[in-house]
Amino acid sequence: MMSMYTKNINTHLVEIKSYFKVAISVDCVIFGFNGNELKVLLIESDLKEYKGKWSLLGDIVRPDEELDEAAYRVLKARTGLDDLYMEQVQTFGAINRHPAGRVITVAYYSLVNIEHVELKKHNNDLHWHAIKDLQNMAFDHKQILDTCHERLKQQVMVQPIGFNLLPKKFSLRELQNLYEAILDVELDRRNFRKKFLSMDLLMDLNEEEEDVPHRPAKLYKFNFDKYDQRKKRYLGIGF
Amino acid sequence: MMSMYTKNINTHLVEIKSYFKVAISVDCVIFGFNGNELKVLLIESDLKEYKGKWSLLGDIVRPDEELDEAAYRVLKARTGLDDLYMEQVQTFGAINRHPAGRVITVAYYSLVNIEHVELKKHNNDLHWHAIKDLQNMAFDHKQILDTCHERLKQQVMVQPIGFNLLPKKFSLRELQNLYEAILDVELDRRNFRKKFLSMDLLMDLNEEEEDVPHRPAKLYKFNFDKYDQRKKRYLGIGF
DNA sequence: ACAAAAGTGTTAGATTTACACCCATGA
DNA sequence: TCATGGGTGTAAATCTAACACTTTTGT
Repeated sequence: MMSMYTKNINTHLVEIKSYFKVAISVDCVIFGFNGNELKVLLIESDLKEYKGKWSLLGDIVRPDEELDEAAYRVLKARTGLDDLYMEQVQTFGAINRHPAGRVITVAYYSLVNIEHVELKKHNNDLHWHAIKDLQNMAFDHKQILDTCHERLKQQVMVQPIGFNLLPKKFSLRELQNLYEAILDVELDRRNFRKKFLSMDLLMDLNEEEEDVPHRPAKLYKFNFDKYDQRKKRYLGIGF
Repeated sequence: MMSMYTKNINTHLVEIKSYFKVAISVDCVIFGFNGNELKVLLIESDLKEYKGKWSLLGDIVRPDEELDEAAYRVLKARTGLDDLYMEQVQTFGAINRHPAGRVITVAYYSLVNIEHVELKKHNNDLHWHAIKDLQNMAFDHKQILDTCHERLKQQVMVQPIGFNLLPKKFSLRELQNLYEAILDVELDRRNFRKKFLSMDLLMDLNEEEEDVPHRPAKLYKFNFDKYDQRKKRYLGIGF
């Protein structure tokens, strides 16, 4: 008699008998930044169980579709945008997390330039929500959102991904506002500027803000090429 | 007419029509440490497609089972151990990753004290493998292993989880060997000791190694209580 | 001239790195 | 007495953190 322990998906099993009614979905936490606050793109659920509550954007993964593909499909359908920064974060599979049955969902977050997202007519139930003061979302979506936000906090300290949330040209103040919004801390302006300028990865565009009621700030863009060419990746904080 | 974009799993769908033949599994990267090398517990696959190749330990998730539960079940079945450090890492769902059909797998890593694992008779196809010089595993398991190892590297810098791989009582040399094995770097002995001793989280047990052919080292244990009570969790490297 | 945000340097403290010798034990 | 690894301190360099005034622009 064969032990149950050796009969599993990676060894003796040839025909999968254990299929059961389960669906796989992806859910996207789409972050945006309006210059001040970190936002997330949400839709109002109209499942009767969650009527009127806010829900992440997600969909079932199709039989012939990779997980990442499904996430990109959702993102593209909702924002019209391609070529976005996206990262798989975690999978949520609590037995009763979806009222329609067992739905296991793979959570992604993505970072978009909020100005590039046109909320189309058929998407008029989509809204950008400040991540602060969000409670009471549909399903386990608050938990998913929190987990993704936590991951974003970690990543932004260690990789130059925040720039995906900014316009191509940005001021140091905008950059600092972004970090403060993501990390939910206040940072010292002089130290922040010193830090970023000393990385030598911001290109001074010799342009300035316009139409501001005060001294205009210089505009920069991030030098991704230079970053990619650097061989050493140091441990610890800082890129 | 309703747009396709609004008809999805989180909103209008009430009955899930998109069920298709898919199975969910968990795969566990079980790390152990023998005092010198980082090891992983593997089994020889005997699926005909992967005959003789090394495979992670995994199984199908049952219909009434949480993901974490499934991972703990696999771990317990294979190691006899409960109450282990375990962390979900990533989900792998490439369309053809499993020859028996669409199997989406949630990868976990766990850290066990290698001395506590008794490889039982019915488990005599289980082996501890050095993570170096491992190639050519079954399925996408090399990729899963690498991803989990990468995550372990990150976590061990920032949280006191490495101690799960050591005996309760350990010397500073063992601790350093562990870090060197996980991170695959050489560390300066004096600086390493200074760093850990200055954290003030190692309890000096006033005991020494025995039966060593040289000056015996002092033994310590990690003070988890003290760690838990500390309120501040600093950013950056170091707990 | 005023309001509002941009821009700029220095200092003290903490952390990191590099580095060499004596000590305790068993064989 | 020898071989082996255990144990220890200091100095230089780097990084972090705290902190205030002048500049530029629009109104």
